[in-house]
Amino acid sequence: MPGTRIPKSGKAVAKRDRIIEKGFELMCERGYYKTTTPEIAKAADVSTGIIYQYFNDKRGIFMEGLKQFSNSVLFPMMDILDATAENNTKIDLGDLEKILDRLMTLIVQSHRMTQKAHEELEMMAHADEEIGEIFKTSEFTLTKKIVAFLEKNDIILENPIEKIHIIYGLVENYCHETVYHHHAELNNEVMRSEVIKIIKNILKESLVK
Amino acid sequence: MPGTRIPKSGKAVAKRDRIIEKGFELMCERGYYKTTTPEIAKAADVSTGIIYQYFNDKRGIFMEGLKQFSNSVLFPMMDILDATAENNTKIDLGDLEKILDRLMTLIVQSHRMTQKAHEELEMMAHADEEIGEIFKTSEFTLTKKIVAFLEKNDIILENPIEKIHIIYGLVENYCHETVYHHHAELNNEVMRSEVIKIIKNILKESLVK
Amino acid sequence: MPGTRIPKSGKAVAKRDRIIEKGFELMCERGYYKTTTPEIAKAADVSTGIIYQYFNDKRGIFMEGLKQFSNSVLFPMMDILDATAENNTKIDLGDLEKILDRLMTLIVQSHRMTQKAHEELEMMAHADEEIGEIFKTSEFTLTKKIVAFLEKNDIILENPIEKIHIIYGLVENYCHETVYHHHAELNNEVMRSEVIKIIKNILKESLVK
Amino acid sequence: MPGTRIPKSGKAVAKRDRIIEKGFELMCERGYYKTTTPEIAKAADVSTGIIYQYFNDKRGIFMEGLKQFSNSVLFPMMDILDATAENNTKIDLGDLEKILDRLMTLIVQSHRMTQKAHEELEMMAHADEEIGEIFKTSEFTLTKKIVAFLEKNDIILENPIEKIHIIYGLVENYCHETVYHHHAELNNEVMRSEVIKIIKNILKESLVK
DNA sequence: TATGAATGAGTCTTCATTCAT
DNA sequence: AATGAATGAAGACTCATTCAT
Repeated sequence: MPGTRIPKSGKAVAKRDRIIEKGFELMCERGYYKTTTPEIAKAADVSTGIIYQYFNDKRGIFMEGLKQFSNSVLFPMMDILDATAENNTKIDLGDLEKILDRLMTLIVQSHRMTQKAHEELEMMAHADEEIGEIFKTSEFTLTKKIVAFLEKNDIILENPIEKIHIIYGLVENYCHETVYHHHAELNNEVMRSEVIKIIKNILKESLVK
Repeated sequence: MPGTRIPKSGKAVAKRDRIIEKGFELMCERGYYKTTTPEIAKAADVSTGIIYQYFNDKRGIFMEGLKQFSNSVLFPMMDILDATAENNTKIDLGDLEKILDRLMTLIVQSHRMTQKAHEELEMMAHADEEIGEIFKTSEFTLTKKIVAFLEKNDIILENPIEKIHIIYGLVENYCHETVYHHHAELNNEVMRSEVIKIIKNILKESLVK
Repeated sequence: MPGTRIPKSGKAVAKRDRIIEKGFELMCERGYYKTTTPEIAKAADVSTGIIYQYFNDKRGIFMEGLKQFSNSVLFPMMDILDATAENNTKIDLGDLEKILDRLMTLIVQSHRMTQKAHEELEMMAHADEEIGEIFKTSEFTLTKKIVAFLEKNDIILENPIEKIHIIYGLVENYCHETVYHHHAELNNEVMRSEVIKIIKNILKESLVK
Repeated sequence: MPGTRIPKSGKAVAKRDRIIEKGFELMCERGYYKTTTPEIAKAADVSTGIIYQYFNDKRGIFMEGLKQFSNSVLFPMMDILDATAENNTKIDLGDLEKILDRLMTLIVQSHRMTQKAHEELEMMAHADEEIGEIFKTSEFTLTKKIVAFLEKNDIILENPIEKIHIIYGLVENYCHETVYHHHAELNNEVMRSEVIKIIKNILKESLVK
């Protein structure tokens, strides 16, 4: 990126991070188009000009926020899978339920943490091809990891890619509901246990005996 | 709404409809913020000025488009349920699968028809509270209808609201994938049969004998 | 040019012309970079926005001004040559002097009329390739016209292109001096007669007997 | 000038000179307004801040560059005149041609050396009064020197100031053409000999016998 | 002295909305 | 009712200049 500068000195890094954090936060909260550059500058307690030393344009702030966010969601999930995989003993369905539970808690947490980010991200993923690409890649990476993890534990799925994608969607929907409370009539605890039950059923029937 | 006018005379109605149709189309295709009012006027073959006699503002066009779209999706689905309910004979699981299949075909059709509409709609649903409300209401109406339908056929679900919501999400995700082909590695036929299988499982285990 | 509109209705034409006139004037007077878009709008008594319906950008205003200016200089000169050429009688050196005199008066007039335009134009011609191109083309067209004119009158020059170019420069320099009075110590009348004398000498020695 | 400092210590002088050299170079190449202060700093391998210890503002760099450039052109020309004047023997027309030739070679060289400088200088001379003044003064000084030189050699011109000015313009135009090759259709050798011929004619006819 | 990160006023440009015709 | 030219507030971005270190 011409003209931009990724600083090394602590202060500058902190400033750049503050711009990303506050900028991404604002954009997610009130929407990309309703967030102005001066607003971001103000929120990050910097001048308008400095933003353009760290980023090519407004979109650059969003992209960087997205990447960091993406990692903050993806990496912990992978960590759980990795940590479990290190034990050489195979997991059984009971273990699976625990892992599922931890994963869902984690994802919900990440949704909750980043507030409205997820919805704005989906919005941008639609309007902006490059952003959409990040999501797809991100999901694909995780999916493959999960499939590998299951296989390592003798949970061989028929149509694994499709099933994981469906499970992915189930969890994602559950998270949205949990975090944004869109539908007052839904009971979250019930939702969660139902989702886990469904996932278990999906996995169970394909289990190699 | 002050200043707006919902015309009765045929010509004016046609003009208003054209604005909604073309405007909504454009907004869904290239995004709300990337669609300008003059562009909409041009696409609808009217003058810029006239738009503001039919709508309060740009947002108004989108809202109206959304409502019409919402109905175009909701009503046919309800029709299927209603049509089936008119037969006094109870349905069995086999019937259910057929109904499910018809519903999914319908929803996929509606997604396909409206191209990029769905993604843009979700985007707006996030940025705009009123729009989000429409979706929630819409889903709730349908959910209650489905629950009633199932009960009438002695399919008594435990946690029906939550389950329908989950099913709703499953179908929605399937549609997105089908229409936008986001993930090349997914096989659509497999997706569809897996989703139907999962839904059947969800319903089956709660079936009153 | 996408997005711009060349109006036909009298008022709009007048407005567009006013933008060109006042904009070009300001740019020539105080320099391209020191003239802001709002200033141009104010001077032309229009809003900022309307400028961008008639022109792609600030540069567009200048370009259009340049073209009009260029023509206002070029065409009258060609007219003189054409008018003279219509007489079937060949001109002699005495006639030539008269024509020269009229041409110079004309060029000086055009310089005087457009005030500081010429200097700003040269400045832009340096900074902007496209503008430079206009000047070169313009000069070349005229040069060829002049050569043809002279030949038709049996004034066959050795190295005609170079000589006309030199003459061109002589006249141009004289104009600058006349209009801007850069050097107080120079007597304009003297300058004029000297320049004409030199030009006559250049032409005379090549005259076919 | 308040705040500026003209250093004596070698290092600082070198730094200041580098700023002038590189800054002036850049400004002439790509234009005054398209050259930024940080760019100049980078080219001169100094920090942005230090520039404002040596110069009041961006314009100051240009002014200083201009002065140095002006001298680098003016002085060598004067040297030629002086060197010739030292010989007590009068020059004749043949000598004059040689001197003319050397002068033109020199001027062309200086133009070539400084690349696009001349055009940018003319541009600035228009936009900036003070700069224009430098040129006028510079030309006047040289003109008087030339007149004196000619008189000393019994070449008494009628209207000497005007004639020299005209000659000045002839040479200047020739240089531009030579250095920038604006018009492909012009032959440089022809141009040069024609210009010299014209100048000789101008001088010859006024020659005191 | 020297640095280069930081400032923020100022620029061009867009576009929802209005209004004279 | 209809037009589309006109408005002008607001936004993204630049860059000469300053100042903490």
